[in-house]
Order: sequence, then C-alpha cells, then structure tokens
Amino acid sequence: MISVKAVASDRDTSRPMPMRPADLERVKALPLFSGASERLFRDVLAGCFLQRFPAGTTLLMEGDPVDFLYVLMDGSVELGASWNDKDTTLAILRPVSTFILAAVILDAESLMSARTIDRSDILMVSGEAMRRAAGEDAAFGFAVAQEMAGCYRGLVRAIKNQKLRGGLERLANYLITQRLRQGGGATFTLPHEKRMLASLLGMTPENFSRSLATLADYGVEIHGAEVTINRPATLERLAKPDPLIDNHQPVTDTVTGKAQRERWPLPNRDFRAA
Amino acid sequence: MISVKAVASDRDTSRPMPMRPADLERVKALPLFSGASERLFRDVLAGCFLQRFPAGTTLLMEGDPVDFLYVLMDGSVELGASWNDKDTTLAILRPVSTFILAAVILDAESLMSARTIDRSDILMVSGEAMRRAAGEDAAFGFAVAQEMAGCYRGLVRAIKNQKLRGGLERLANYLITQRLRQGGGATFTLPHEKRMLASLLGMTPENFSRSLATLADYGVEIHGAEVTINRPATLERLAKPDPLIDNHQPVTDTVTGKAQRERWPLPNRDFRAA
DNA sequence: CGGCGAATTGACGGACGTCAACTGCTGTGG
DNA sequence: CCACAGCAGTTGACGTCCGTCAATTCGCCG
Repeated sequence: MISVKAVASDRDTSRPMPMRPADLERVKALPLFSGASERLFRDVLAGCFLQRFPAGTTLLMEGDPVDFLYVLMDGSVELGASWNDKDTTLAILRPVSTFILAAVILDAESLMSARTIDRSDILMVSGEAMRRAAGEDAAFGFAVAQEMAGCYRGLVRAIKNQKLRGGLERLANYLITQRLRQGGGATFTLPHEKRMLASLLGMTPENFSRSLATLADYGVEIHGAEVTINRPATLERLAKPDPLIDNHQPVTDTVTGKAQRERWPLPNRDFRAA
Repeated sequence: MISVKAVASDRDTSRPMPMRPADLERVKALPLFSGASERLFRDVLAGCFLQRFPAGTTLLMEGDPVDFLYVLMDGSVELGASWNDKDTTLAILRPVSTFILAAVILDAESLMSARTIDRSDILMVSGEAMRRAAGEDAAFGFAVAQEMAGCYRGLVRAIKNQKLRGGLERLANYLITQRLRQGGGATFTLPHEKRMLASLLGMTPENFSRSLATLADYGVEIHGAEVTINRPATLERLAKPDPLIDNHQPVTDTVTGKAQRERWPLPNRDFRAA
C-alpha cells in the first residue's frame, strides 16, 4: 500500500539543517505571518528548526498528538487518512504551505497523516508558542482565525466537489484548474503521480485512467504526464466549473494548498492543493 | 425540489422579536463567547437583533454576501449546497449554534445556502462588529480561531466519512452516534425527515430506505422515526466507528453542529450535526 | 538486459441512482 | 365526518457508475 522510492542511506536520513535568512523571508511572506510585528515573529519562531526528510517519510500519523506547526519549505507532502484498510489522499501540498494548524490551535491529536512525497525541507514551529502568541497578540490571533477560515472554506469546496459531482466531472474540473494555475496554456503537466491524483479525486487508479481516456472525446490529449486541452469550451461544457466549488485563483500559498484572495486583504488558502 | 410546509400567512411571516435576558445568557454560554469580557460581549452584540422565521425560509443562498453572523436560538436550520441541478445537505443545525462564521471572518460570499427547517428564532450579529472585535481583542480573536479550528476538524471528519465509507457504513455510524447523543438507550428517534438525513449522508432517499431495511439483519428495528438497536455489538462490527471520524461527544453546541471538548478548554464543534 | 512499479485495458460484479408504482399519513375542504 | 389531495416513505426493476481482479504494456533505474 505504501511505496517508498528512496532507499534508506546516509544521505536520505532526516537531519537538521541550517536556517537561512531567505527561508525566514519566505515564511514571513505567508498570509499567516505577513501582518505580524518583527518582535512577535521572532518570538514565535524562537525555538523552530528546519529539517530535511527523504521521500516517503511519515511525518505524522492519524491520532498522533501534534506538537509543532509544520511549514513545508521545499518538496511536497501528502495529507491522507485511512479507515478499515482503505486510504485516501486529502490534500497534496507544495511550498510554501503550513499544515495541521487546526490541531495546533486546539492542542489536539491529528485527524490526518502527513507523508513526504519527495525529499522535503520542513520547518517545525513550536505549537505552544503559536497558541501563546495567538492568545496574546490580537492581530496575530485574527490572522490565525482568517487562516483557519480560509482552510475551512477550502474544505467546504472539497465536500461539495465530492458529494455533488461524479468522478469524470471532478477530473475535468481538476484539469481545468491545473491549466489555469500553470499559466492557462493549452498544454500543462500533471504535478504528481496519477495514482495519487486519483486518490485525491476520490477514485481508483483504474477509473482515473479510464476517465482520462474518456476525456479524449472532449479534446483532451494525454501523453504521459503531459496534458493538452484542445477544446476548452467543450471540456467546460462537461465540467461546468463553479466559483463556489472550484478555486481558480493565483496560487502560491499555504496550508493545504493554495492562496485565494478574498476581498479581505489576507489569506484564505484552499484545501485541495496543486 | 423545495417543499415548504408553512403556508404564507400573517403569523408565518418573518418578524423582529424582543431579545430576552435569557437569550443573551444562552449566547454568552457558547464557547465562542464564554471567555469574552462583559464589555466586549455588549460591544459585539450592540446592533444585533432577533428574528423569527417560518419553516422553509431561505436565509442565505450560495454566493450571497454575508453581512451577519447567524445564531440559531430555536428551531432548526439546514446548510446545503447545489450544483448542476443536484443538491445536498451539508449540515443540520439545532440550537444553540452559530453559522457561517468563516464567511463573516473573511467578509466573503457564502459557499452554502441556509434554510430554516422548522419555525426558527435566529439572532443576527453584525459581521463588521465581529471582525473588529476579533482584530482588537486577543482573547476573542483566539476564541474565533479555536472555533474555526473546531469547524475545520469537523469538516475533515466529514470528508473522511464520505470518501472512506460506503453508504451503509455511513448510516450505521450515524445511528450509533445518534444513540449515544440521545442518552445511549436501545431506542431513540431520528431527529429529522429521512429524506434530509439521506442527503446529509450522501445517498438518495430510496437507498437510505433500503439501507435501513438491510440493517434489520444487524438487529436494527425501525418503526417510523423510532429506531431500536437490539444488538449494538453486531452493528458496531459493521460500522467500525472510529474516534478520528465520528464524534461521539457530549453535544450542545454551535456552528455547524456540535460541541466536542478536546483537551483545550474551549470549543470545537463538529460539522455533521444532530 | 532484466526487474520493478506505475499505468493501461478488459472482464466482471456490486453499489448506487433513476424511474415508477404503491402505501400510509395528514391536513383540507366539501 | 368523510373523501381526497399531497407528500414522505417504501419497494421493485433496471441501468449506470465504479471498484475489483487480472493480464499486459510502458518507462525508469539498476
């Protein structure tokens, strides 16, 4: 069920890394921290450390207590869940993204597992420091609230996507979203293994493959991970994308995925990730 | 698609109501407000008003701008969503619950519709006041963050429930949850119309009915809305309830449903409601 | 070249949605 | 007081979507 590409070796073992100034800047640029004072920022990140993990490393299992806020600086991470010998991918994260903020805020056990997909650099921030800062600094507490609100809305979209659409429709909309996020050109690249995208979209790898084949009738060409959408209008007639479900925004964000700028000048990352 | 029991009449029209001291106490008892100072509490609720709506009233449609935080004081409310002529129930709320907090915090449009199921008394609190208070008062901002985190975790549970389990399993777990929430006796009452529960659980009314019939093999007796679980162990063997998906907690809460007390002394309501 | 895992394709079965008919309850109006 | 309309709920028949199992191909890396 779990496949680990990286073979255990000296260089592949997780290890602490030096934190460079450029890394700090990238963290500070996150909506969650961009409004924070220099003092608060240093305070929260005081005991943090950066660590490099090999591909396929389990960072967190379901039910684990959560002691740190994680910030993915480089690489990619899968958030997943399992029950009764089935498992599913809930989100695929890319840099720069925070994750498991909700569990940190409530000091609760994790409801999801987290696993590196590629070799990844991850910043680990003290959960206790996060809670203290959010409880003492009004601006930061509000930023956390906005962050959580954005995550929440991302999940609402995900549930609507799951309950209201069929597999083919979810796939078609996923392709449209990817196209827009990768510049809007006719051709783009699937950002992850198909089996993982299948799981993210709530289907089996077999059905994912068959659905891709079906989309040939709608002008979609597949060559390996390269996707070309020849007749966008035709595909959209099938997909019926909806701004209240799909998140066709700028991107480049946090937690669980992506940034969407609502009218409020802050965060709102949406769940289903790149 | 929409059925409204109440016939329009003088008494059924929505209308403002006087706000009693007892109502204020019930609002203040919510995790979201229980830690607030008297001053802040009065400040936030300054321009609020209580309104009575007949059954079947649409309070909010998907995409509407959200100007108020809603607090359900009496009655019941359905949160739903639709796409492409399909619709689904995302949550069923009972008093005392707040809803659409996330949209209020981000000053964004609603991703869900809200509709009264029964005649309902609803308190409407200025969204602008909520945002201002959360941004100025650290304790309140943190309470909002915790509230949102609890809602988020409720949705994570809901997605896991939806993606990892089949219809029969979702129903079995729903019945187990209801039994516990209604005191744990062998027999209890379905709290809403079966068609609505079916939609909440992501199935058609027909399949809901068939699934209930199937559960007879597992010791479940149905008479109208009365459910008797004769062999809990047998049913659990089918349902395989999981604390990381199901929320078998005290209840009596807010937003989107229910209260679950994590280790942190505050909120955390979970999504799928009573 | 050989091996492994991802991806594809086909065959099959089960779960679920759809359509339709029928039952039972309730509120309405004659 | 009863007949009837309307709707929730149930049940059956049927079709479709989707998951499972198996065989094969493809691409990558050793």
